[in-house]
Amino acid sequence: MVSINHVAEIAGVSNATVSRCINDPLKVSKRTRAKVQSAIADTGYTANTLARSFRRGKTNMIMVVIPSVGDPFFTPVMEGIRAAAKRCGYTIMINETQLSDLNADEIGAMMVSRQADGIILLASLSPFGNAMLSATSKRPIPIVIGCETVSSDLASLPSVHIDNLGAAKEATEYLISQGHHNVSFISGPESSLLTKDREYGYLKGMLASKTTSEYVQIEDGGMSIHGSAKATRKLLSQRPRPTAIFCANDEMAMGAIHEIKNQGLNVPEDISVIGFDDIRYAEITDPPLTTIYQPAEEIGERVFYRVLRSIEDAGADDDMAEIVPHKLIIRKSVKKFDR
Amino acid sequence: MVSINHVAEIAGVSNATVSRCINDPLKVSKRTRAKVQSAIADTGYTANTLARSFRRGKTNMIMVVIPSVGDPFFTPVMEGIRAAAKRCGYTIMINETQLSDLNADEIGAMMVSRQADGIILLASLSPFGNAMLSATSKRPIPIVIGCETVSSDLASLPSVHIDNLGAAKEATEYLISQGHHNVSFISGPESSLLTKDREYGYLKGMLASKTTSEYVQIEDGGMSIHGSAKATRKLLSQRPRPTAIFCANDEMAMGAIHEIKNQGLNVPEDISVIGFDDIRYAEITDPPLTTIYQPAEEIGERVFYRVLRSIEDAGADDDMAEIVPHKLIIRKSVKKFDR
DNA sequence: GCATAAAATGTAATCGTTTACATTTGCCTA
DNA sequence: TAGGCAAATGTAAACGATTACATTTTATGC
Repeated sequence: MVSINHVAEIAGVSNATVSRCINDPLKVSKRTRAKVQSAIADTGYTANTLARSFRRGKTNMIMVVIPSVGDPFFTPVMEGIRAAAKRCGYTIMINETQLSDLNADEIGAMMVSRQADGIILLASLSPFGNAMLSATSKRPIPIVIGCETVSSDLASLPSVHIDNLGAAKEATEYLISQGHHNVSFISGPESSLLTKDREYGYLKGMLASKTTSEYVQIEDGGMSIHGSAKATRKLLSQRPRPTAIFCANDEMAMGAIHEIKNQGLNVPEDISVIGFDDIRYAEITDPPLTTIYQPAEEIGERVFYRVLRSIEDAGADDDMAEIVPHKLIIRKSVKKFDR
Repeated sequence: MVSINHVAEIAGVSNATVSRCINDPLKVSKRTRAKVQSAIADTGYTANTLARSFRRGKTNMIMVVIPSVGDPFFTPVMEGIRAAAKRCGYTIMINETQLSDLNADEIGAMMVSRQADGIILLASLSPFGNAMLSATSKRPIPIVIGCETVSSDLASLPSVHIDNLGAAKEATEYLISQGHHNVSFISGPESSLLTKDREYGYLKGMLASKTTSEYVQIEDGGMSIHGSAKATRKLLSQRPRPTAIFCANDEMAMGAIHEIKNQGLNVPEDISVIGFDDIRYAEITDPPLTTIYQPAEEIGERVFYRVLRSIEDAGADDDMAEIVPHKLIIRKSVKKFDR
């Protein structure tokens, strides 16, 4: 493999000059610059990124940890991150880590291994992991949480997300405002704080009045289509049957709608369904899904700039949660319920 | 940041011993091993991955280039790659590169930058790019194509994929066997060879008989829901109207179904729809989608092992296409057409 | 044409590992 | 106890870039 020294030899200059020619061309005379450039062209030299990053102590890479790249909600988030990163000369590197594997130690090791200049965590951390990582002494490179909520009482990390609790409460209240009392909730796995927050939002909405509070019912849908279908089956077998189902994300709402139809019932005539996230499929489900919109691309962009700021100015490393606005999108999967 | 030298000093040994202790513990006596290990624990030392990779000339990383991580088809492919990589001690790193940006130079630069030991390309290359990269001299690290077809006449790269042409022909023949003559095709972007192959398959199926060949019609759906909806709108306005639509992937089939219903028509009663890929949503569309199944996870696994083999034994760098079997999955979106 | 400052280039140390080779230590046998 | 061999450890040179500092060249003003 051709190294900078080889190029230097060909061009008849020192390796320092070649280096300068690449990184700060104005520092070298036009004549030598030409010589070096032709030597580079002749040899087909490309800098060894590893050596460079090692020496500079900077990789210009941001690692994004994501529980499942296949989740369509993350598509626009990643798009936002990527666009911003490109503008700023950073490469992003995705590390798909299933929630079950995810522990603070692993993240800590990644942080410390210096393969990236910063970390974006689009996944939740256990309160323990959270406490562990928020000890700034253990944070050799900045880390920012995106989309997920961070437990705020013990310790916290910088984050960008919507008000999951408030949004879920809003969705619940919308269903109630449409005359529904018997509203069930299909939740995600315990491990995700975001899901917990949505669950609390549902509870808060339901427990506000006596008429609704007696109908509170939560089933675990595991954030998957099949899990949600199963949960729906269970809910539909109850008597009295819920008149509306609130799913912690859109993909589960798709599973719920599928199962409801499977049982010969109709959405929204027999059962109303509401989702969360407003993924790209939400408008083409049948019926189109009423859901909570998150400004996913904007979250991605903001979370990137947040990390960037901490990288460029270590002192700027705050621990604030940045809350972006959500919006209830009313489509056709919810119908007024009038007994 | 604590380095190996620091640990060595604390433990009262040389850095070489510490290094051995980490990489080949059997080479060091029990007594010193204990000393070193406690020094590591005390200092909280973690090896600088950058320095190590640089020195070793090996990163134990595989880069996966993917046009769009959000495409649900890639979810199981990535899963296959990741599982295999984990087993073999490799980390995978995803580089989402939009097709439009993708050119051989960029890939070449990535290859040469030594940030990864190998590349998996889940994207198509222009014939030019293909020719460029298949010059083995320009291939400092192995590269294997997954899912996408490679143009075979000019030059080729190692690859793992299904017989896209054959599968598409099969799907077309299935529609014809169900009595459909007027079958339209919604294609993806020109740039994807895989899409072209599926288009050829459709053509081959349609041109086999005179009754069908006069109905050949292809609309570009751009591999997106909206693009496909638009293409469908156009197709539905034709007279005579197609009785079946074959979409180059499932997501476009979802868009087509949505649009057909939007126009007050029914699937499959009025129009039959067939997709391609068998993504996880295919079984919950309404009606469930008849489509071509690809062994996505297996492709991922195979493509990884293919790269691995080339990494471990540079001589093993063959250029063969490995074809894996596909399967027509009959669900409910196609109905017998009897005039 | 000379002194001086500025610009261009070179020299060599450095980043943190690994590893070939040299040296020391420990152990066994005669 | 000496000799010999294996095991354990140390020494120092890499890897390929960057960069502080030293040196040379060029430009400028008089």
